[in-house]
Amino acid sequence: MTAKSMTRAAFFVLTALADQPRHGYGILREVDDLSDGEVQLRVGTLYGVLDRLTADGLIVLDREEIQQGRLRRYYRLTDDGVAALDTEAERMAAGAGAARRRIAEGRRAATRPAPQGPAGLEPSSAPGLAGGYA
Amino acid sequence: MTAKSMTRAAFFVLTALADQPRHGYGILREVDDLSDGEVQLRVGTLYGVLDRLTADGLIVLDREEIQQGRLRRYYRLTDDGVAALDTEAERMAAGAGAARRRIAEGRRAATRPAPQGPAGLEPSSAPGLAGGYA
DNA sequence: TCGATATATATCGGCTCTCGATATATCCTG
DNA sequence: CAGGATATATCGAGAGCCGATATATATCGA
Repeated sequence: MTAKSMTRAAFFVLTALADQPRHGYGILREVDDLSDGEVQLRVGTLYGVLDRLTADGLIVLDREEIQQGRLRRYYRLTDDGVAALDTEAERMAAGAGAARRRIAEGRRAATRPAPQGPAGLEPSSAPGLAGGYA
Repeated sequence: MTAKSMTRAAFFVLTALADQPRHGYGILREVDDLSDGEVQLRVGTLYGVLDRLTADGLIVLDREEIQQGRLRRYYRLTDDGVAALDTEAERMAAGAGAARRRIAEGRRAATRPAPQGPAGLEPSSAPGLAGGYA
């Protein structure tokens, strides 16, 4: 939809890896933590994302450890990964800001007594109740 | 992935409608405008999104006009739509902030001389070059 | 006048992504 | 010993987005 902005899952995986290398299951827990439980990255989503990010060169396999009999496969961000995450964060902040500004604009329009003068883009044949939400 | 956060396309449609009612093609242009050309909402995406948002009660058909022989179908946000957009904007701002903070943390870790003391979560058997991006 | 471009609607097939279920295996706790 | 946490991974189903396509009118330049 956008030029080439990443998926939500990819964004949160990169965010989880931004401070230090982590393994799959650790990413799952970290995403949950850093979002105060709001974002639940699913296991079924994780490995596909990890593969895609690796293929795109945004993350790399850092190392493999065996802790208490269980394999841990650690990933870390590449420079491209950091840059991509930074860009995406900027886009999101910009989008959030735009949305909030426009909501405020909408409220002002709904409050405004009666758009009499050069009312901008409104078609002069505007029917119904001017402005205001349903 | 998240509890029930909307899609990117839905977010931008709601944002485009936040200040005033618009018709389909107008939404397309407005999304392009408000994102400085960064977000290209496609025609093939639009009508599905419009239907879904209507079904979810986040937008409603405001009115229909015939301007210069062409039908224009205007949509506007409902109160639920405004609330949903506001919530989503908050989530996005939070996500963007978290990403940026963590990138900064990662850079500090990469710069830090040598993590000697109680190094937090790092496994004590940490091999390889501590921290740092590839 | 003819063709291209802009405006304006809408659908469809294909592809990608996410989810839930499932599978396997170890360790810890009750 | 059972259940839950840790840890990996795959698969099918469903949802969503894109590109192509279709239809129709208005405008503008060649």
